Parts: sequence; C-alpha cells; structure tokens
Amino acid sequence: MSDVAKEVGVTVTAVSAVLRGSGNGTGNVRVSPDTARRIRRIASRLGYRPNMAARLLKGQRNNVLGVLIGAESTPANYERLSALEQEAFRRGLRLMIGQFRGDSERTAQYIEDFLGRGIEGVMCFENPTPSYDEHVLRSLRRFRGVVFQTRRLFPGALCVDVDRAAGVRAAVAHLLARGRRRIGLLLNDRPENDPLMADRLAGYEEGLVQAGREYEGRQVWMGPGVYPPPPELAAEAVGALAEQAGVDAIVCCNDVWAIHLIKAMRRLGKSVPEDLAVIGFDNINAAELFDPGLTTIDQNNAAFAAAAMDLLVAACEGVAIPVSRRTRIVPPRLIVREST
Amino acid sequence: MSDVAKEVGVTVTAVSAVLRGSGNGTGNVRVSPDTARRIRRIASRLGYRPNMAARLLKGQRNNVLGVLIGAESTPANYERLSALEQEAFRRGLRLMIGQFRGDSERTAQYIEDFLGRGIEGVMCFENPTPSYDEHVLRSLRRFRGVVFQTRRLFPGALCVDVDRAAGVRAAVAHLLARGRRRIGLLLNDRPENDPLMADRLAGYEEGLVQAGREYEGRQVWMGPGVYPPPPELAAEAVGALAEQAGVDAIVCCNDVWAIHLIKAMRRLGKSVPEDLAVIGFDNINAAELFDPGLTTIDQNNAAFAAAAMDLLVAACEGVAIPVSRRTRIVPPRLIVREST
DNA sequence: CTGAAAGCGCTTACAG
DNA sequence: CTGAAAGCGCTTACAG
Repeated sequence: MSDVAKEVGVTVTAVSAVLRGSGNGTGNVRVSPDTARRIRRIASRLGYRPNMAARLLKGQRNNVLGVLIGAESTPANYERLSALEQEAFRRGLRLMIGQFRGDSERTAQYIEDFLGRGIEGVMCFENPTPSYDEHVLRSLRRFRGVVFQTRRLFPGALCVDVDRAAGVRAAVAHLLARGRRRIGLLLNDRPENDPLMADRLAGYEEGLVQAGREYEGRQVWMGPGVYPPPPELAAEAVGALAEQAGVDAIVCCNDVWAIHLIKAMRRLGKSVPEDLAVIGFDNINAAELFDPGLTTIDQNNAAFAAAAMDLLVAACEGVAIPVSRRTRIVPPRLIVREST
Repeated sequence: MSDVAKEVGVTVTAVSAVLRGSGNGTGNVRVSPDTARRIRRIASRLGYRPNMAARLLKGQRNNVLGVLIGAESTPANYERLSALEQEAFRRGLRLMIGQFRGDSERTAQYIEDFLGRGIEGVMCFENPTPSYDEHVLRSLRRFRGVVFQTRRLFPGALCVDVDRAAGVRAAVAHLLARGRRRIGLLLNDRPENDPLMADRLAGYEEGLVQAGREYEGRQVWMGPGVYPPPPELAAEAVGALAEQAGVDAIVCCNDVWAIHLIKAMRRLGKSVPEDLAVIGFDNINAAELFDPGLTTIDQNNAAFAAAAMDLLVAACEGVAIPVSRRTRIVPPRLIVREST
C-alpha cells in the first residue's frame, strides 16, 4: 500500500480511504475524486491486493463464515452446502468448511481454530440426532452466531427447518387429486422416538382431515428405526400396507425408503405406479434416475440457504433477534415424476 | 498474549516461544520446562487463543487451502471434496471453498480474494472441459500451488487423474471371468472429441487383447456427446449393441448412462443381468440404490485426496517437483453389485 | 482535502 | 535462559 502511496504521491491514509471501497464516505478522510481515480489506477497497475490479515488485525470484519458438516453426511447436505455457498457469495462472504467426526474433542479443536481465524458465525450441518456434547456446545456459544438445521440445540439458538408436515400434506393432496383413495404412510421409526417422524405423521393426518370424506382410513406403518432398511424390512412394510391394508398409495419418510419399497413391489411382481403410487422425501440425486422416476418432496435448498444466511448475518452484526424469529421454517416443494 | 505474559511474570517473547508449539526448539529463545508449563497452564486458564491474523501478518503460514468447484458440479465432486477435507485435516490444514459460475471475471475475483487472505494453494474441481479463460489462468498462476483434476490446464501444472483405462480393463476382466463372451463398450462421445472417452476405449481394447481368444469381436457404440442421454438415445444404443451386435455385456462410460441403458432394456422386456450384464463408471450414490444394484468403477476418492494433498503441500512449500511427478495417477476400484 | 502517528497481536533477530 | 524493541500491512482518530 505504501508503494502505491509513494507512486501516486499521497500518504497511505488517502490510499486506504479510497481502496477500502466504502471510499470517501466513512471517517473524516476525504479524497478528491481526481486523486481517488489516480490511486485506483496506480493500485491496479501495481497489482495491489489488500492484505486481509492486516485488516483483520485492525478489527475489520473477516467476512468468512464457518460450516461444520458431518463427515458421514449424506450427499444431500453437500448439495445444501453448495446452495449456501452461492448465497454467501452473493453477500460477499466466504465459507470455510470443517467436518464433524464424532470425536468431540477434535470438533472443539476445529471450533477454536475457526475462532482464532476471526470467523464470527458458523452453520452446522449435522444429523438431527446430534453427537454434540457439552464441550462442543460451550465452544459453539463463543461465536457471534450459530445456525443449526432441523432443530436448535440449546435454548435461544438459531435454526432453519423444513416444514415437513407441509410436505406430507402436499403429498397427500397430490395423491387424492390423482384419484388414490387409500393412502398409507411409512415411517422409519415411531413418532415418539423421532420428532422428524412425528412431523410427517402430523402432516399426514392434517392432509386426511383436509380431504374430508375423500379418503378411506388411516394406514400407518412404523419401522424399528433401522436405516437404511434391509430388504426384509421393506418387504414387511409392503406386506402390511399394500397387501393387508390394501392401500393404493404410500407416502414414505424419505427417498431411500421409497426406492426400497419399489424394489420390494417389483419382487412381488407388482408395478409402480399402476398397482401402488409411491412418494419419497428429500429429492436426492437418485430420485430422477430411478425407474420409475420418483415423485418426492424437495427440501428447497435455495430457500434454506437464504434463511440461514439471514439469521447468520443478523447474529454476526449483533442484531437482536426476537425469540419468535429464531427458527425459520422453509416450505418444501413437491416434485412430480413417474411413481405417482 | 500480553495478559498471559503479565500473569505468568514473563515477557511475550517467552509466551510466544512456548505457545507456538514448535516450543522451545526454534530460534534462540529458550524457556525452562517449568516456565513453559506455567505459561501453558495460565494460557489455557485465561482462554488464550492465538490470533491467526497477527501470525499471518508476521509472515507465518496460513494453513488454509482454497477449493474451487463448479457450481453446477455433480454430487461426485462434493464427495471428493469431503475426502479432501479429511486429508487436509489430517495434515493440520483448513479448506476454504469457492464456486465457479462460468463467469470468468467473478472467478478471477474469487481468486484475488483467496490470495489476499494468504491462501497459497488451490485445488480445482472442475469439469474436464473447462471454461477457464486466459484471465483466470493468469490469476491461478499467482498461487504457489494449483492442482487440477483430470488434466493439467497449462504446461507444468499439477494434476491428479484417475486411471480410467485400468478401470475399464478391470471391468472387461470381471465380465470375462463371469463367463460373458461378447462384451460391448458404450461411449458418450467419439474418442477424438473427448479424451476421457479415448481412455476408456484404450482400456477396453487392452482388456480384450489381454483376454486372448476368449472374446468374440470388438463392439463399440459411440454417442453424439449428448449428456445426460434422452430415452431414445439409450434405446438406440441398446438396439445397436444388444439386439444387432448381440453382445451379452456392456461397459458404460458412466453410471447415468448405465442406468438409462438398464431402463431401456426393461422397456424391451429384457432383464439385467440375465440377458445382459451392465457396468457403470463413477460409483455415484444412486449406484447401490438402483435396481439391480449397479456394478461400477469407483473413483477412489481417498487415494485421490491423498495424492492431491501431497502435490499441493509440496508445491506450497516450494519443493521442486520433477515434470514426471506432476501428474499423479490414482487407481480406480471395481465395485461388484447385481448388474453383472 | 491531506498528512503524521499510533496501534491491532503476534514473531524474531538482538542484546543481555 | 529471558527481556526490550522493531515491524508485518493495514485503519483511524487527530492535527493541520
């Protein structure tokens, strides 16, 4: 910077004021438009690039957010990460990534490292059944902002969640509109063990109530919480719902279950969607490749990323967020393919 | 740090020497083991955390690597990113991510930002047919190390590649071992248009030669470079290879093509693997979910990540890498499932 | 409108 | 073995 100042014939004060971009507005340093232009020209000719370390040291914002993601995370989380990066870039922010590996001491070490680098906010992409312990939670509180997905991990924490109940409601409505009358719901676990399943069950029942007398009875199959499901389990679900209860459509708790269900149907010589309509949840990459293409609920990563960034940026800037606004709910979208 | 020094009753010099970790070895600053212990204890009690910005400013290494990844990248690249992060963490390095968006000016801006943050090395996850222009390439050269995947983008550049020919050789050998005798190859494009296809063709022909007289003729179908393939194109490939040429096995250039091929077979009332064995390439997430589970070539991301990190770290440390070592070849692995 | 100077938190010769 | 001091590249009051 002093090279530029020397070349132009001014002090670093002027160069700093101009190149900070906020230009001649902040502080009481004012540079004439002409000088400003010369400074910019010389700076670019000399290939000047601001040193972030020096700026940081002077207390400037880092504009880097941390992302913590489970190492055994599903591809879905990485797609969400991609959406988050796009949103961050739009706002002039950068992302540094770290992975959880179950070992809470190493996770805490990662967090310390982020703090030492001046990172003020962190997005946690973690499974809804977290392995965070007290050590990690205490470290996390040292950031100015931490956003979780699915559910907040301590009182007052920030969170972005997808409206799973709305997704299942939309699925039920879609099936009824296609003429299905006996609609089953497949859950991976009992609702009392897994709140994510409870959300789906609620959406299912709301969907049936909204439909009035158009449907014929409630048919819910609940797995033992084993995921991914072994073939026998998928066969059992098909037996219970399609054969015994005689449903003509099944809403599944996720795409992988839906795919296993369709496989089990095929083993029985039945076809989807003719004999049974099937809907998944997640819109994983495989959903459109599968045969038949899987109708499913997309988690709307773009909306998720925007909501998460809003929260994170507000928190990092010290904006007080009222309790009622600390959990943002993102609407999912129904993607119709061939399985319904 | 000065707080710690005051508390212990020494100068920052001593504190710095101890906390730098390299401890009392470097420089000529020596601290007695006892003082060192006290410094460490007080530092942790005070919750001292080194300020990376200050260290950076004094010319210390940043230990952050950049990753540039295409925004429309396949999930496969994100799985590779995950492997790279694990490898980086093992070596005490952090990853900052950025996405290409086709707009070379914005990409160059990202690169400048990385440089300003003291990032010395960058891994480029980009499609093999790159949209880099001169502007971007010039910026990239300013890093101490840049590693590309698939092929190096300028003379002398560092690169990690997967041995595609070896993958296809292994696929051919596997099919012959299973008793298949007429093995076809499906390419998305002509080898002269796409070097990645040329590699596969070479592996196929080597595989047949190695097999001696065990096989019956060369059967290659080449697509018009349209990806992903529309159903008609998949049907055309099946017609040419399975019906006209009468092959009993097909090695596909990637998993998505393999999946479309299997769908086209099913439309004809034929079954896989009974009527035709099919092998993919990539081992995408959908491969194991598909029905039948897809036999495929895995790209071996762990080995890829290790090789990329070796190159990147060496380059950033200024180690001279002989030309013959600038491209690292990673062996792929055959994953056998139900489609063969 | 512009300049001179302090200081962010470290590391590192250099001097005891 | 330990201390005093310079300086990395910026920003920002403060003084002209």
